[in-house]
Amino acid sequence: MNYSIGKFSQMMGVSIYTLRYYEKLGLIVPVRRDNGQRRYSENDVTWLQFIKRLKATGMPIKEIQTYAELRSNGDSTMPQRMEMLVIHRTALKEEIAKLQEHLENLDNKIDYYQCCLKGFSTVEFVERQ
Amino acid sequence: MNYSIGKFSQMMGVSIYTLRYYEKLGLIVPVRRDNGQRRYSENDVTWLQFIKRLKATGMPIKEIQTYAELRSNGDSTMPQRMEMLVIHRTALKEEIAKLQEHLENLDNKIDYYQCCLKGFSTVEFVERQ
DNA sequence: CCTTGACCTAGAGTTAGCTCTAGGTTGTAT
DNA sequence: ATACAACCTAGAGCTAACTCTAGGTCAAGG
Repeated sequence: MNYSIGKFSQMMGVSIYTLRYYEKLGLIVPVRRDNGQRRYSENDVTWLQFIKRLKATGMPIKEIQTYAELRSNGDSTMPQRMEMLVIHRTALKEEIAKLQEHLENLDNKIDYYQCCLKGFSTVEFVERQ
Repeated sequence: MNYSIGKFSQMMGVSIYTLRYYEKLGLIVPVRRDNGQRRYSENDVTWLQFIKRLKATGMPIKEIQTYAELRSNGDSTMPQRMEMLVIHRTALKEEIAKLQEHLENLDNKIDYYQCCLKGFSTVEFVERQ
């Protein structure tokens, strides 16, 4: 099975513009074309899902570009790719830890001020709930 | 105690450019000036720390701007500000959950491929460790 | 045959969030 | 008094990551 850019865009939740932009950057290049029109495969589905994951976890496009280049050079680049992923995982763990800390702090602030609010303007506050 | 923009920038780890930019946006406006030069207070220290926290947790500047405007209108805006923080907290929790899921997926991928690597190119992989 | 809709390319435009430059003023140490 | 660092403003410039426009091709339906 293969998909036109319109179908693929819809399935993946990525705009046609973005797909062509990613192709220009070498992130995702469909292997086939019919009369000049892109044909995306199942393989492209899983690959774009992975790209989206990398993006969602804050990897900059330049780095994804590097990864994609390694990938297109075949299985012999697996070690380097794994190295990149391991490094990225570490960064991600740190980011999560940092966010968790910020969340606690935010919780405390909210608790603190909701106490105060109860003191001097309960009505106002209750109205907004 | 109060600080010149240079001192404040250094203490807070925020560039002078950024401080002036934030001021233009109304995020942090030092109350005093001496001969036209900004003087930041202890109050500004805690406020900027909080701004940094909001930023680090992904709040866009426009929203921080709204918050700052409410803040500058005094205590009567506390309920609205708390509402903003509560909403932001929810978004942050979701973001953390999403990242955690991505992390698990990444872990699995790494595990999976490191198994393969052990099979067909241990040497290559060991070399890069 | 002709229109319509999905596709194509190259390149311009947009948004967020800074970052820097130019040209000028002020405070401090010799 | 004079150098020199730190400050000031207005506005231009930059990077990332898209997003859109203009002008064109091509296949299918009426």
